[in-house]
Amino acid sequence: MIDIKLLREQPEQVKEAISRKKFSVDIDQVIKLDAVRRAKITEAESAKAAQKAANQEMAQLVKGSPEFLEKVATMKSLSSSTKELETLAKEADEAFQAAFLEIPNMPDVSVPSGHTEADNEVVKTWGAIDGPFPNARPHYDIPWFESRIDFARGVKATGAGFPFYVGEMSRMVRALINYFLEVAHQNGYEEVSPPIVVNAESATATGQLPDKEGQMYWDANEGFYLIPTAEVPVTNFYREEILEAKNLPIYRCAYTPCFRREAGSWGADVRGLNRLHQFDKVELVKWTTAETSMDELEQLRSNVEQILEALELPFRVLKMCSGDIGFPHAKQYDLEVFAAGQKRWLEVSSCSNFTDFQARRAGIRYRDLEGKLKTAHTLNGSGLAIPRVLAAILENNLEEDGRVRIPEVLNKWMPETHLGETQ
RNA sequence: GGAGAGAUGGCAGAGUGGUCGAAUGCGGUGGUCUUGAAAACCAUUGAGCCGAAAGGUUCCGGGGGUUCGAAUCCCUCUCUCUCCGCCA
Repeated sequence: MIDIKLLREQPEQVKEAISRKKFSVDIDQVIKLDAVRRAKITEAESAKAAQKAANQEMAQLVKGSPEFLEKVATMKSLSSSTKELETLAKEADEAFQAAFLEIPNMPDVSVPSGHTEADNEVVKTWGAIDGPFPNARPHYDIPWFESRIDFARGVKATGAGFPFYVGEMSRMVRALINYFLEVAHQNGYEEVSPPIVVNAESATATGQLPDKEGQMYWDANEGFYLIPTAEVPVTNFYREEILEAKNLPIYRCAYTPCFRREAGSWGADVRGLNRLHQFDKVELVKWTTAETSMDELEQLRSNVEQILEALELPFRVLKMCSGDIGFPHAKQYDLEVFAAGQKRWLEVSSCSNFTDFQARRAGIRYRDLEGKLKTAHTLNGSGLAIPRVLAAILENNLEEDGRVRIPEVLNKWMPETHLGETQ
């Protein structure tokens, strides 16, 4: 949620900011609902105050006395009209809350305006993308690929987009997870193992609901959602809590499988590891004060870049334009690795500052050094998503003999030098 | 899954229809005392919403009901604990 005070005091500024995003909402309607709500609440509360005052008088009277019985009669009508006003106030409040929840976060002033991914700004490129991959080919065309990542049998067990990782490839996935967690640990992120199903309150707090309802798997029996990212349970760790400023920023990391229905996005570019319904990811999450969140975003980004450099994968960083950043985002960087076989950039991380948007929905606040309550800021970034990183390694590190060189930083978990088999 | 008990402020724990946002203790904060600290003593100490403010109002696990009036009575859901069953 955005700050309702800002919406009341500077509606034009809010409208202008939000119009830069791709979401269409009727902000004037929300402002109107807010005014109605406030009027109804004031009405109901003054009626309630009158009722309470009368009730106090009544408590002084002798029970069953003529005065008492008379008072009961007048209290009855007072009570029923109060109840009516309270119902109206509650309805007005709910109407407002529902509409208010549909307003996306405002993009930060540093976010470039734009409508599509073509308007995203490349702010950094690392590594050479031309030339150094003489043997590269799309990972799904590597002869032994299907024997290590078995999509056909995944279809039997579950369906499309749920492959089995077999043998050395399963160990490779585990190595990547371990390496990512280790780097996160070294950078000061405390590891957590969160639940991988969440309730609707959690999904609402981080902004998946009501925006992305159809993208999550849902258990009708319990009303739980399979997490699309560890961001959801991890951010909700502190839901409805008050933190101390002296303990901020808090850094956490988590490895989890992630589940995405990807409804409507099944098309040409989803072969192999490019897009799966279930994938592994290490997520980095931060809770900060309002003052530091933008600096923390830059640090978060560099924490992720460090991993790609160590893996020797060429990458670029996109500063996402206003039309391409998500519903709860204020600012977002996407990191893409170059997959030399497909000659494509694959998104492997998204680093975002949600400012106070998620925290306000989640009720995550902090007491500043003067003791005042403030809404926290939340951030997160993938560090990293496994399958696409793996795809880039398979493609870029493919050698003349048909095997794939394993990055040295993984040696602790994968002591062998190569994956696959010679041709 | 079955039986029973329970859910009150940061924590512990009173309160069984009106004067209860709620006793008391602990903890926190400020002060007195002290060279300093401890102890002792005094004061203070929840959050949401409406309001420019004064003030008002809501919240005793969630929702609903009874009543002029609910922390307190009824229904229901959720969660916790104990025992039994089952099971990684």
